[in-house]
Amino acid sequence: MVQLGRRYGTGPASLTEMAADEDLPRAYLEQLVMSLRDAGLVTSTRGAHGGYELTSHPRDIRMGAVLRALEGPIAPMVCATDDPEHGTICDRSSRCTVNVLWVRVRDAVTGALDAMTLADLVPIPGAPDTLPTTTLTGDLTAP
Amino acid sequence: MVQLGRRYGTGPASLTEMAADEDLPRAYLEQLVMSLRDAGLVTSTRGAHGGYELTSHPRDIRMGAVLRALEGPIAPMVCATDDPEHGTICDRSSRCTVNVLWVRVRDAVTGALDAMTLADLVPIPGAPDTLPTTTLTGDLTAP
DNA sequence: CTAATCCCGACGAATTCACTCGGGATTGAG
DNA sequence: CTCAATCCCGAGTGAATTCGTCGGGATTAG
Repeated sequence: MVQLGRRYGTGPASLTEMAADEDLPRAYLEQLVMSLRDAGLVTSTRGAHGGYELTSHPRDIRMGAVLRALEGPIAPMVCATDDPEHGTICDRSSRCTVNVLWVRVRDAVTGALDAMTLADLVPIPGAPDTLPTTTLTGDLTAP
Repeated sequence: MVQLGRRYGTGPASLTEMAADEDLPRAYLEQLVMSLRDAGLVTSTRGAHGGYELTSHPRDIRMGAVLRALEGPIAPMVCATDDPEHGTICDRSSRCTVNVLWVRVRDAVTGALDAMTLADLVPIPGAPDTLPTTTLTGDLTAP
């Protein structure tokens, strides 16, 4: 996706091309990109000179969407899934009081994921590569 | 741990006892509890009438510590581990710009975990089971 | 037509997870 | 002292998941 983000606007990019750039097996990339296509994040054009393109501007693609497309619903545990459809409740749910924990973890993850867009990860050619500083240093150290 | 939290102050609890309560195989619990002991979260007393106890008050045991004891350093990816010791950097680190994402996810997770203590998960016999609403909404949004 | 490209289903090795097994060491109670 | 309850511990196992591979078919530009 970062690859596609970098090439955004320059027409379709072929798998073989990206596989070379990213040093990943083409056949494997193929699998991944199919999930992305099914999720509507990329479009494909077949035939010679075909390839893949993002369907939206990198700024409008949340990383949460990308991860959900590739790995399915975000769920640290079965009992705390992202996806309301597959609201699986584990058989231990009566005795188990830990569910809150997992829900909070999940929310933290989805929060972080949905707060970043693909644009945040695409290296901008001329720009200084300063990482936007996270100010999340709440004191969590042990006493 | 919740089991042990509930029984806090009432002397050691045996594995067989807890295994029954929690409906988990004793031999498996054994393994888990050994990790917890190695991490100093519980102590054991051997021999007849022995068992395990928490080393601190449930209020003072952060869930981050428990999870780290059971599952090792918290790391959504090799390139974004919790543990400074095992600071593995993946071989793609030069080309890869996604590291920031994983670091943010990790921080979100550790934040959520370290914000909760075992006491938050131990069902208090008489109390109304209202979940304490966390005000941990630190700004994680990308700049 | 033909080469480049996407489409797709099936297979496979390595790793991890959630256990099981079989014994040994330590201790309190009788 | 003896014995039963308990912890200690290394090794093994079956299923699932991850990260791929393989082989061939469908589309399209030139």
